[in-house]
Amino acid sequence: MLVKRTYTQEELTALLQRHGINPTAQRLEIARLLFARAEHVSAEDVFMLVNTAATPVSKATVYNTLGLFAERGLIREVIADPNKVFYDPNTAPHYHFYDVATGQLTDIDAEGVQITGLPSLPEGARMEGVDVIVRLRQSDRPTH
Amino acid sequence: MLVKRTYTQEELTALLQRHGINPTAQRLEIARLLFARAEHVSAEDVFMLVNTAATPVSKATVYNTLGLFAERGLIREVIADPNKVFYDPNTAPHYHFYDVATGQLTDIDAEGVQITGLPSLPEGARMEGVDVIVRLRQSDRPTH
DNA sequence: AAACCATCTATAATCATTCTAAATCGACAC
DNA sequence: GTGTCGATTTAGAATGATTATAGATGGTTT
Repeated sequence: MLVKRTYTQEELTALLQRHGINPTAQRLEIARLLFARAEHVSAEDVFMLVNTAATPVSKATVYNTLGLFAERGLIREVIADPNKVFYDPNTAPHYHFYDVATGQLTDIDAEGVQITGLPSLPEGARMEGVDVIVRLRQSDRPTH
Repeated sequence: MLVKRTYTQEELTALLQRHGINPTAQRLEIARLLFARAEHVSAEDVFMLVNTAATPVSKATVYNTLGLFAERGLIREVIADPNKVFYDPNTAPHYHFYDVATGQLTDIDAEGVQITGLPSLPEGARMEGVDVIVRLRQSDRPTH
């Protein structure tokens, strides 16, 4: 599934540059964290993770950086939880299970999944992506 | 597509009761608004709409009522905009276009759309629904 | 009319996110 | 090396959607 990898500083630098991002210390640090754990993380998660490490990074920078990474296609925003945005270092096409009760997000490999019959886009629109979220609930813990 | 209808008070009452909801004045008023306009509305939208009408309804009641309606399947929550939740009075299976720039939500009729090859659900999980959101951007208004 | 229970209300609190204005940094000119 | 410039980062305030709280209201039953 997701490949957990450690990148060298040089690889990370190249990765950012390839996406048109100036590789500052903070951005490298955040990128390192994101790709090392290869999970769905919130901005708050990143903020806490980055501040257990050597270099402290401010909350504003965490938000700016995640926004920048997402805008440049280095990571992907996942809007599934009404409370917060998740960021996904996996940019390969894939979908998500979302546990409504716990907020847990899990990948669904896009391989094998087919979506057909979508109508043509409105005039002048470009598709940014298709999000598929399968909402789940553990049936042994009933709603009410 | 969406059927815009005016329900009689009796029909609305029956509708709520059929979903196990005690039909109070405020709930009927909110239901009336929702089904009269048959659009995607936020809680804030509902709050403003309901307070142009005769009966004022508090914000807390708007949130409680929308939550209750969604829980009982009278309307559907749409998580597409990171800033707010939309509520959709159309509970027939369908999907959404989401304009990333404007926040505009548009229906995609499920008829004709096929999603195949989804993996089996995790152990003990029950599917609550599948959300498909096609993110769009107007190509004549570039990103940056 | 007292008790009861659900609902509704105003308002405060929460919490993710964005904004602001000042500090810092790195590169480059002098 | 010092000054300047633009980009970045920072702390902290502000915003805004949503939720929590605790009291008021209303209908129903006895």
